[in-house]
Amino acid sequence: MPVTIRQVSEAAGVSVATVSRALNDSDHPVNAETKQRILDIAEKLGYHPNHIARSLRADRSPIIGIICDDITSPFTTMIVRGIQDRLKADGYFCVVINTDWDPIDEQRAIKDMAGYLIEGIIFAETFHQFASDELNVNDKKCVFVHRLFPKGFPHSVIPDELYGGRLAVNHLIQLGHRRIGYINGSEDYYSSEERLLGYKTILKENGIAFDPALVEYGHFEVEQGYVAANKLLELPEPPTAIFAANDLMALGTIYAAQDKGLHLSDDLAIVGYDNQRIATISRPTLTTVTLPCFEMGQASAELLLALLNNEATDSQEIKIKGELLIRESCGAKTKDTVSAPKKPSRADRFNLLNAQNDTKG
Amino acid sequence: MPVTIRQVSEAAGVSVATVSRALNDSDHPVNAETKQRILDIAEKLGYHPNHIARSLRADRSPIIGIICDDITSPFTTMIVRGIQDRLKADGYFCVVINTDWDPIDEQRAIKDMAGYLIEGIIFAETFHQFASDELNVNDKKCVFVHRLFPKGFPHSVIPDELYGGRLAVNHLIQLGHRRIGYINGSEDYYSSEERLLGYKTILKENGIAFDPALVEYGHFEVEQGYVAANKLLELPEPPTAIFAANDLMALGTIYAAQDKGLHLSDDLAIVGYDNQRIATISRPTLTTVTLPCFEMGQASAELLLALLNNEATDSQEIKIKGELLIRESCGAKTKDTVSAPKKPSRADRFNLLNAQNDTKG
DNA sequence: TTCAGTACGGTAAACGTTTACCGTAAAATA
DNA sequence: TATTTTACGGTAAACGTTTACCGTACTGAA
Repeated sequence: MPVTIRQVSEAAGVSVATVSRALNDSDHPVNAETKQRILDIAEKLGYHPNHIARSLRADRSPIIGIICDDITSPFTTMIVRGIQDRLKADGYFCVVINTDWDPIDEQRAIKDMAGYLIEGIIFAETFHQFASDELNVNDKKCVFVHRLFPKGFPHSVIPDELYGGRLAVNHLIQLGHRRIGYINGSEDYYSSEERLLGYKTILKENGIAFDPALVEYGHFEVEQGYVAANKLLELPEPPTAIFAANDLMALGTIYAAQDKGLHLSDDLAIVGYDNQRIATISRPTLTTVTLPCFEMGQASAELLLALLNNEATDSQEIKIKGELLIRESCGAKTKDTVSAPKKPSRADRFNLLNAQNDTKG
Repeated sequence: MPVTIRQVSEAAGVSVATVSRALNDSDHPVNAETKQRILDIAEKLGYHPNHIARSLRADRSPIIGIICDDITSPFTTMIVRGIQDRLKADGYFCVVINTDWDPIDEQRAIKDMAGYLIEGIIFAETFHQFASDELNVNDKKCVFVHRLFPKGFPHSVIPDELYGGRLAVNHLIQLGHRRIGYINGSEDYYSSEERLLGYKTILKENGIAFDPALVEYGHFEVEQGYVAANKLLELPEPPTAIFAANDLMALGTIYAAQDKGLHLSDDLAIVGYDNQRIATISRPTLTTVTLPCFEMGQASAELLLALLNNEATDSQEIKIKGELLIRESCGAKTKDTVSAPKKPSRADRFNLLNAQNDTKG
């Protein structure tokens, strides 16, 4: 049987109200000695608060709901970690629900959360894209990570895709490349549009004409990167560098280059996107632009907390910038090599956050 | 303002008790017509139950707590998905807490969960290993996935490591190999002990003498696999096949073989473990033993539900068997190739569960 | 006709908190 | 001294449910 406030009050010889005040640093004054005595007794008895009762009385619970489409995605989990990291200090709890892309599950999750008096929900999505359908969130306060609503739905946190595209291509230009291929993501993705725009603008700023023949599309898979890279490399005037919209297609590009007998990165420089695990273990290791999921998670939590405190009411669209991590595939100088043993680290084994030994550009 | 049971009762002209009975299919009889009318009104008014109030009254909440050390690990998330998959049917909610390996956070999570009247907790851990310290779970019902307690702590669900080791090595033996190297995980891991035992027993059963020189150790990183593979390949009598305790070290083995100019898989056959994403995109793709995390998650949820219903009281240690997925690296016939485009699938992009086009052995 | 059983509905308590309201005594102010 | 303020504590209501208990009316059996 868990210890209740009543048992503490009996042990201390005071009323439950006094105990409650003592435990919650209430504005209502409590004698200092009495308060200390109550705290000691509560400690000794092993009291901890019943959040359920507390929430019922307060008509709100200190829980933040997180709804994600695919919890097995490394992007999503990193967002979740960022959220929890930010929320930890404020004593919030997180409920994570995985919908597996099912809109019915999503609606059910929203309804269930309402039943738990959850006031705020963060939607953590795997891909950055437009939302086609209206979402019924029952006036709940929401922040969307990676989802953009056509009608300007209030609050979203997204990566700065345009900046990322510029970052990648600018690096290749700085390395002397003038003919740079781009393997974009699928055309119906917001990220694809934006990164392509970044690609175009940075070319223009450097006086390089845009050549549509240098742009191919793929659906983020290794195989499609392989096919696209082959097309680019078989052009009459092939590129000397290829920027791929994610690390998997960049890996496909590596394979295509290998099959053509090209030397990486003398004959072909490659830059990927996302900084997934593969980027640190491929041969060559991949220079890549990070998808700042952890920071996006933090920002979304920050924003939601502001919403809950009624501090931010205007519609917000926060863009988080990634950074360029320089590794072997672009030919720039780097400290990273794949054959040297690293110091083993238990916790870092799958940690995408602190990619060590990377040169930042 | 959310609709309460009282408003439904007023709209229907009955007492709240009757509404409650109608909504919950109570044993206490309710007139069929009345019941239907109540349900219709509840539907029309948009009523959904306040789980907080319900839990307070029932002194238990339909929430399962999941505590994991590292939510960014693909293993952990797959376990979580398995849990949620099993629990969905029973109307349970999941709270997922990430501790980042911090015992203090873990204790706090347990305490918080008690405050939410959570009756059962599943611990989903990334690695399979012994737990050194006692855990204070306050008599809560717990199931441990991937954690084994020295004193025979009640309930755990773990992969059948011995079986997995046998599976991998047996496959290599069937392919005609007699001299098989093994790059084991770190010595202090339960999984390492068990898989080594599997390696030894299957060798013995096939009349192959165990040679300690053929066993190296690494801490699950690519680089350590590379170093270990080099040692094995530089033996006076090098192995013709290598079994690595995870896919990352198997990748290191691939790199080592490449650096020595060996042809894969004619000169050297390789089998990995875990069936991580890398196993499907490496060159060659990796034959590997799956870590059945999804199934482990399901099993742990099943077990916990039984505990909550007081159906299973005896200490249980459930072992889940993985399976062998045959790809290119072992030289066996396979349908899988890395250059052929697959049909794009949005949801499957990061789905480790249904590795398609694999031959099962 | 009487009595037991059943179907159905209502009343009110209870779950563990927080907090508005009230009371008392001491301290501060006039 | 008289009055106001402050410090501190207690009482009880309220949050939305569920359910034990009670009451009434009807049905069926004796």
